[in-house]
Amino acid sequence: MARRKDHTREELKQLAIDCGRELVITGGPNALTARNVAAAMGYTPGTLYNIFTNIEGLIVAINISSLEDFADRIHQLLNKHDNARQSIHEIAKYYVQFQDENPNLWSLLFATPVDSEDESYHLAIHKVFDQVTAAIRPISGNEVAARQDAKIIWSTLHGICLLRQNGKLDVTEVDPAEQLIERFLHNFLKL
Amino acid sequence: MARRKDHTREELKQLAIDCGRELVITGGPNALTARNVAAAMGYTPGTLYNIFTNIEGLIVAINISSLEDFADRIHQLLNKHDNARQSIHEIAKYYVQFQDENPNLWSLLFATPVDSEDESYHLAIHKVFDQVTAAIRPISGNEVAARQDAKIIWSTLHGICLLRQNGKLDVTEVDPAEQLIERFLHNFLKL
DNA sequence: TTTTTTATTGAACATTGTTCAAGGATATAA
DNA sequence: TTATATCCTTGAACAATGTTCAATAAAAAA
Repeated sequence: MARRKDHTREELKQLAIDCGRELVITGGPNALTARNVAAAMGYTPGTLYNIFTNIEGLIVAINISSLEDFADRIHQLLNKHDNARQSIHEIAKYYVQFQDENPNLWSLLFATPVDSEDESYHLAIHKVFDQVTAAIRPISGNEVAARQDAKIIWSTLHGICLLRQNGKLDVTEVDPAEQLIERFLHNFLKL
Repeated sequence: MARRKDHTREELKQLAIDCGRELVITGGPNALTARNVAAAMGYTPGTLYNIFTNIEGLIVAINISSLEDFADRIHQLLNKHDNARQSIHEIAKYYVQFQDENPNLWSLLFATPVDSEDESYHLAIHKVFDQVTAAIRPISGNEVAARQDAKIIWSTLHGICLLRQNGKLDVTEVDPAEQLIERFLHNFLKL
């Protein structure tokens, strides 16, 4: 069989992303193999390499899709009110919630090293990150400080969730992630 | 050839760790393959599986060795003075320095997901972590708060260094890791 | 010396990512 | 319609990975 043209190039890409995401959700990042994805799509491994340069390309595509969901969700949260402090807390709460609901997608996104120079990847990251920067702007005072504070908050959220995921340092019942983050924000954003 | 007994079981393990570490330093975590390590040791892949359950066992062993170096170094730092605030800053500075000097060892230690139930791994982690807890104890007030603050600081250090390593969010010339960490500590530890 | 033990080997297997010539379905031209 | 060109898709094949294990030879024990 060849030249089926069941799907356009764009449909094919979306299909790969959807199937790949599902595989990750179900079986973790390790389930994301070329053959698994191809089988789930109803195609063969070779086809994947017509769409992506390599498997990392698919990982990046799935991550971009996660980041866009993430950015949209945060955008909605921030429209509900304009209190800077509360905005930051909302973002943090949703970050933890995201890891809670989709631990495997979170792993692929934040705990799987990818060295991609893909411009659209940077863009998707900033779609989230810039909102954190904007949210904290009133507290930080100026643009430079806001950018730095956003990086710090972003890093801390990430680090705490990573500790929890690895089951390291008992970030579980003893000290729940939510509580650590609340403590961090409370102290860090102190007047 | 068989039963050479050039090395005791302990010597063999140490040899594997030393060779493995060297491979990681030179070629990054991806260079740590069973065949590479075996060749560097002057043995064959099969021998590795006499020492470790699997490759992750070797990764854990190398990481434990890194953590012990780390803990020793911090222990020396903290003996020089007993000012709590300064101690925390010193630890943070050394954390960044460690990543600076051995980015690949740092990657294996903090950016390579391992799900090991190894008790000695937990022990090695706590050898470092408990010193952070002890250092911040006078500032935090009580034991519970100190533990939480230590987790937060640890997470933030980790997160910032990860951002730098991934080249994400320009944690480089614009906002050096050192400066972000100083800003974090200054605000977080504010009276 | 003979027997037992066991550390080491190295071939073999399954599973990865990745490539690419072949071939067949579609689009285009005659 | 028929013939030709295009090119998407295939699936076999390759290299490299982790991992296993019967065979073997060296050391230890009898």
